[in-house]
Amino acid sequence: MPRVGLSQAEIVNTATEFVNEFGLEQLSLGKLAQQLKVKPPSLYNHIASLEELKNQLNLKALRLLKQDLLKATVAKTHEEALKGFAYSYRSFALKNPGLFHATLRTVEDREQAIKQEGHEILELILIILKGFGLEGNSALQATRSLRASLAGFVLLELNEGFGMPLDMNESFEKHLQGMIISLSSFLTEG
Amino acid sequence: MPRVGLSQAEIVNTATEFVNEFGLEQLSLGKLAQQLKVKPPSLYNHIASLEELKNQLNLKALRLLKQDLLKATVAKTHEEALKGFAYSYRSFALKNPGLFHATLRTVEDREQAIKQEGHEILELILIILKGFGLEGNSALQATRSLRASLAGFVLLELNEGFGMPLDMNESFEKHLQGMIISLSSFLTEG
DNA sequence: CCTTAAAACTAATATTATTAGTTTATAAAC
DNA sequence: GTTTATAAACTAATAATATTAGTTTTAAGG
Repeated sequence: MPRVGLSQAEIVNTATEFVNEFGLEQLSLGKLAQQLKVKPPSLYNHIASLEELKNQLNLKALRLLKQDLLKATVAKTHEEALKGFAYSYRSFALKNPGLFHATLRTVEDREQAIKQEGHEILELILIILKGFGLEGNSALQATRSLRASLAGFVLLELNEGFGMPLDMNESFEKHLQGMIISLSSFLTEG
Repeated sequence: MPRVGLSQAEIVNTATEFVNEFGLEQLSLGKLAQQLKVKPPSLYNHIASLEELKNQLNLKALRLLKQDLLKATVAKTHEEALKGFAYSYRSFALKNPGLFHATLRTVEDREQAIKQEGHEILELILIILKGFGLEGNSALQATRSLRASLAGFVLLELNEGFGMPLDMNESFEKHLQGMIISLSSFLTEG
């Protein structure tokens, strides 16, 4: 019966393009409505708020990222899988800076779908770490460490926070080598 | 000759308290003016813009952080100095979440003072790494890796991005162990 | 064809940063 | 002690922000 114009998916898609081009913090409903050739209040027929839209971006980002990570790790030895994971993670962030930024947002307890995706990525890491002999508590600790190292590197790279004239690819490769070696320290429980 | 009321320092101090309590993204000139019992436009007699105020917070944060780091690393062996650096870094971030957040802002080329502070912290790391036998390009690469690992961990901790019921202190200790071990991989040039 | 429900709209409110222009207080000069 | 210059604080205004309420439009189902 109703008018068929916009859809939530279309809004999220346009928002995705926007944040990847101009940055998450530049996103506003006014600019978004302009791109969609619609007045700002019309967006509220499809999304609850700007915050909710950002949560949608978070969710979309995690789903896409998970797909990439799965492709990059399937049918590989543990070390190659870990490398594939890391390269894929960084590559996703560099190609989708706005979406990546959205994945780092603090999320409320009720956002179950987002937590679910995050949990599945965590489990992917745990499977890889099993190949390194890491299980249980040690594996969880190692996961935290890996996540921190990866996210930190990519975040600083995106924010141009390094500021030194060093090749980023080489830096990442060495960082990854260090991450792999560091895993040995998680093997000894205690 | 003029009225002597506010000062830039006072504004920055109040902003510091505010962001540490409510978060950097909650900072607005309206709320700040309210706390200072002043109308928002009055702030422009002392600061150029909200952006500039955030840069001031960035600068203040780096100066305080540098002080902490120096105290935590002076007169120690290289490994103890690195540990001191790491613990001090994390401790600063946990005690001053808003200020720490401000240090991660992307900064323009003209903000020389901020770059200067960042550079001095970098040099502190390089001195520590010399004790590990790291110099030149290897040391710079290792610095990037350390910065990424540290900032990533603290950022995820502040954002409650880990989400697992694991003791954060233990996680950080193991993460740090891993960081130290990973340094060996930066020793071999190539 | 007509009803209905949702989508898009207009109008409005409140908060944001910021600029222009005016008033005021006070420290220095006389 | 009075005057005066000056910077600080003010009021008023603009433009952008998110959001809500209420109205109009439109397209699909009966």
